[in-house]
Amino acid sequence: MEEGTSKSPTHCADTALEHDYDARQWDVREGCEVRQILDRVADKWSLLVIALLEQRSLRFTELRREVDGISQRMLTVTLRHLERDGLVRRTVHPVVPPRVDYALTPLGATLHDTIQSLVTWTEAHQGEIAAARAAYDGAAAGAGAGAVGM
Amino acid sequence: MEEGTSKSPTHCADTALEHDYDARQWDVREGCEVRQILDRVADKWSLLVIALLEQRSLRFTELRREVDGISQRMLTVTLRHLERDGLVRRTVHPVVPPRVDYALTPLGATLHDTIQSLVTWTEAHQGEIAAARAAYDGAAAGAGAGAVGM
DNA sequence: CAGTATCCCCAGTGATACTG
DNA sequence: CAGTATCACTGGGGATACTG
Repeated sequence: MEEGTSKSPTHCADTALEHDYDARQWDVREGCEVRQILDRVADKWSLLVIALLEQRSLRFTELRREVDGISQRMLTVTLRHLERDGLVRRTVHPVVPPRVDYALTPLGATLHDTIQSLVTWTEAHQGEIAAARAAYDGAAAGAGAGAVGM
Repeated sequence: MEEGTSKSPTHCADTALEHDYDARQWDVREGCEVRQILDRVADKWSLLVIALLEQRSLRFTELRREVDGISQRMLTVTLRHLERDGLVRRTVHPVVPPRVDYALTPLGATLHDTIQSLVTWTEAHQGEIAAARAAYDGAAAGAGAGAVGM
C-alpha cells in the first residue's frame, strides 16, 4: 500500500484533479505523501518514542519499560517504521547478551521543537479541554440523552 | 473509556507509581490525560479538519468534499470529538435546508501554530524521508530479503 | 536481551439506507 | 442538507510462544 517510496518525492500538488482545489496551505487529499508522513509522525507510539529518545539513546527493553502500555510487537513495529523513515538509528552491539541502542538521527532530532510544541500545547490546555468536555457531556445529559461519557 | 471527564484536570504526575520515573519532560504513562488528548489532536482526520477550519468556517458537506477520502461517518465522529473537546463550534441555522457551520473556537485556533509547524516540518523533510525509505528498502532487499515496500 | 512468528479479537472505518 | 442507524470488514494491536 505504501508504494510511494521511489515515486516522486515532490509535493503532490501536481496531480491533476477536476474540483476547484485552490492551494490553501497543504494538500488534504489522499495519496499525498505529506498525509502519509503526517500519519506516521503524529502516530501515538511514534510520538512517545521520539520524545523519549530525545533525552538520550535507549535500549529496546528500556523503551518498553518507559513507554507504558506499549506491547513488544508495537514497539518493534514503531521502531522499524521510524528507522525506515530515517528518524531513528538502530545500533547493534555484537556482544553476548545482545545490546541494541536506539537513537534519534539528526533528522529525527529536528522533530524536537515540533513535537515539543504539540506536547506543550496539550499540557497547557488540558484544563480547558477537560472543562469543555464536562460542559459538553453535561449539556448532552440535560438535553434528554442519558448516554454520558461517549 | 474516556471517563476522565470530571476527574482531576491537573497534570497526572501525581499518580503514585513505584518505578523510578523521573520527570523527564512529559508523562508517557497510560491513563495520563495528556496522552489521550494528544491522541485526539494528533488524529489523522482531526488534523485535517482543523487545518481546513483554520481558513474559514465550513459546512458539513464542504468539509466532506475538502477532506478527500473521509467517510460521512468519520467526519461526523471527528467533528463531535472536536466539538466535545471545545476545539470546534457547531452552529445550526434553523432554515429549511438545514445549514450547519463548523468553526474553530478560540481554543481550537491556538492549535494553529502547532499544527502548522507539524505540517511545515513534514513538507520540508518529505524528501529526506523518501530518501531514507528508499535507502532502507534497498538495503533490506540487498541483504537477502526480497520483501520490499513494507 | 532483542527480537520474530502466530493467533485472535475488537475498535475504527467504510458502505448503504433511512430520517428530520 | 445534515445527519443517525446498521452492517460488515479489515487490520491495528495485544497476548503468547519460540529463537538467535
